Amino acid sequence: MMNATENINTWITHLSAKAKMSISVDCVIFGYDEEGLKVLLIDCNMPSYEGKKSLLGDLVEVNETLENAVTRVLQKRTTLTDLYFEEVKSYSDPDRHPLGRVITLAYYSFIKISDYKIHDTEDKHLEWISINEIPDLAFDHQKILEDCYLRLKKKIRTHPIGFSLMPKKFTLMQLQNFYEAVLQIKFDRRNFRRKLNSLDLLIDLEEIQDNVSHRPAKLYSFDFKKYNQLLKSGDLNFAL
Amino acid sequence: MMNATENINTWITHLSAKAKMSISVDCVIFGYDEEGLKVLLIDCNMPSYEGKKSLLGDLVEVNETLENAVTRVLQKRTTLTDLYFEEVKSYSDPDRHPLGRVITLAYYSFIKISDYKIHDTEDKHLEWISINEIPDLAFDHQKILEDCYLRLKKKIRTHPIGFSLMPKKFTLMQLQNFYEAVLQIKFDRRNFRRKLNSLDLLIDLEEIQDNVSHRPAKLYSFDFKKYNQLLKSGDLNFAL
DNA sequence: TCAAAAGTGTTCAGCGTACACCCATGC
DNA sequence: GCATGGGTGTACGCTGAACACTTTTGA
Repeated sequence: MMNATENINTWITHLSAKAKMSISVDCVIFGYDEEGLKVLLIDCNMPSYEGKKSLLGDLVEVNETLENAVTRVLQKRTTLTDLYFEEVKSYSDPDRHPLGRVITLAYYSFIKISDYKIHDTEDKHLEWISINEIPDLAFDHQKILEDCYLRLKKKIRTHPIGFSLMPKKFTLMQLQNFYEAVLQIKFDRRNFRRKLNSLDLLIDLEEIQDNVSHRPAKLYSFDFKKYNQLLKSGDLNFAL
Repeated sequence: MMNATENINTWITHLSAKAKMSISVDCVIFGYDEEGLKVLLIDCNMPSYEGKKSLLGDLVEVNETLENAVTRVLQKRTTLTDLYFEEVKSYSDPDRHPLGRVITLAYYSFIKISDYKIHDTEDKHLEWISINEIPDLAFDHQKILEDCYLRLKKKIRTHPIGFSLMPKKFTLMQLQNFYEAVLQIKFDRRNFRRKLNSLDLLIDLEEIQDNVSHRPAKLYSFDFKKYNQLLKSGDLNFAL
């Protein structure tokens, strides 16, 4: 125990080896395709959790930031770079990991499943699982997933993080299906369309769907350029 | 480097001593009194930061959670227990601390300054500094403080975390002054009062101020009981 | 001609915002 | 009686929510 004035930010002169521990990052990798919202999970073979699935994670190396570690995990598991991700919170129960003291920081990411390629044969125990069919997970990963999903749902209503998961050209119905799948709520079609039009961030491509056995829908793309301008200038209120 | 399937959540059987590091918590302790919003800072005497002030923080012990560590720091510095606090985010630049690799998690708390007692004479280098007069801080604490202040401002508009900092009996003007000091914006008096009344969470104590050289104001208290009931039942929309 | 999805307008209620005058008290 | 802060009401514009019918295409 330290005396009243010693602490990490004032008087101490060295870091005790005894108080050192392992840090990990755990990533809830959300993915979307026409079937809906899914999460990338891996089989866990650690004693006492055998047969369960877990999130993707790894230990943080001594010379990298947490963000570096997340980038590394995401790249290794999806082969994709420059992915969006966000920190959610820490999990630090001393008994949370059977191998010893491991504090973890939870992050979530969100990708288009069709962009994802199975990386190598050893990754065959990796699987996309529908958000509605998540099994019991190893460690405290159930809680981590819940917390990250809540954050995603909050974030996606105020930030256009979903548009990079759309096809380059999409219909308003595809967009609505996406939001309904992620948020697990239904929108009124007319109100949804009016809302999106009023944002004035969709580009009408003046093209229509082809080879559909019903009235073809107009195609749109998202105006990332305009969005970034509005973001910088500060007068943006994106909300769904 | 691990092979493609090894990671903290699957195959490894032991934690490498090499990858262990120190974790700290840093607390932005916000305080409020009639003078406004302040932050509790301490003198930093660490070489290269001498003369600067820093946040309150400490290393996390091997057998405690981050929340335990925060509770410990808050209790030591304020002598108060059961304080509200919230995790904000991690700071993990490998070079952020001169003594070595220290990852820190930032938390903020919020207390009534009049409840705070100087704990012992060694703490004389502790000081409440107005939010508008924060000097250059040691380490990355400037950034941490900014991030925590943004979070506080967001939180306080949707959660009644401010009411425990009010006197037991308060006037609507005192309440408005509090929100204006924390958020650094002005509210229209009539609209503020209407808003608070419409929440229906204030108890009209049917008492008035005494010994004031103007029309005495009515006194109110916050109905924590009703708030918690509404919170549980789910149909609560507290927003300012 | 039928099935299937696309597209379109209006009404209503609630909420945030802007704004100006009289009231009660101590000195 | 005056200085000081306490207390009150109205009007307007925006936004979210509810709701049903016609259009276009391929089969």
